[in-house]
Amino acid sequence: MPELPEVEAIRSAIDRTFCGHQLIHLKVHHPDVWLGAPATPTPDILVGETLLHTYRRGKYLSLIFTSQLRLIVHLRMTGQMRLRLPDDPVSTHTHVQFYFDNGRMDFRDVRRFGRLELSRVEDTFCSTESIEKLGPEPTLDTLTLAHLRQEAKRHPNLTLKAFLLNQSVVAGLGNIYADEISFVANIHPARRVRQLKPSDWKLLHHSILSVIEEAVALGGTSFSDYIHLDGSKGQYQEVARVYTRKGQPCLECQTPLIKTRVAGRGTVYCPNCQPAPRGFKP
DNA sequence: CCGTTCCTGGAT
DNA sequence: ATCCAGGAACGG
Repeated sequence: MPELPEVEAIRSAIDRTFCGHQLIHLKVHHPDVWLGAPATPTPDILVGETLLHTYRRGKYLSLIFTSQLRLIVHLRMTGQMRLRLPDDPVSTHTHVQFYFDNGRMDFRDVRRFGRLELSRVEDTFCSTESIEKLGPEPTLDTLTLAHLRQEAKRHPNLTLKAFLLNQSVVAGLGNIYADEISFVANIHPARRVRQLKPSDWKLLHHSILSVIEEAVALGGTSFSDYIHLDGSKGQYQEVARVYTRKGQPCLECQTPLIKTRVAGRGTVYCPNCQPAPRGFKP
């Protein structure tokens, strides 16, 4: 599941590989992955343009081309961008192929939840509207403790898990990092936001920043589908505290970790380090 | 607020 | 054969 650290790794690799290079050909195998059609420009108008900049906001990736063209990518669950040699065979579930003057990049997505959107940078479309609703990036400069507490007042009845997954509260967190952050903050994911104390918020704020910083530094998490542009793996899974560690000993207290459902998501936690709220049944 | 929907592959 | 994985839009 590409979350902020994984999308940042992809953005960085695309930036290093293709910025300053011209798109010479485009193959669309599955047009349904394009959002906003038919009003948006047809993908073919990208041909001949040069990639100028890359940006990431939350889990959205923006590629800015010449002629004021902007390609927005959301990988959702199983979306991948893969670097290929020009003559490499087309792997299964490849939906769009970008042929640059120095190599080929394929967008593939087994479950086809991922979406691409082409627009002029001055225009507003589906993805740009979604991006405008995003909360701050989880970095020291942009995410303040005061913002978290203000958002908590707006959503007092949410569980911590739902709060962290809400992209308008903080941008870019998904199921893996929501669990990791909750564990580092020693807070049960099913605790209601309104019940958290000032000390909890301080720890939560710090945990969000430190877990995301660590995950970005490690190139994200490669548990199942996510891999880098060049096919290599991220490394966060090697230090993950709870995610995919159901039944294994807690790294702090050796208590076996428990898997349950919170906010409709698979959720792993330590029953000792993260005491469950009253009435919670695993 | 929660549940459903979109999809496919892997687990059971 | 059926269920489950979960990001985000959508409906009740």
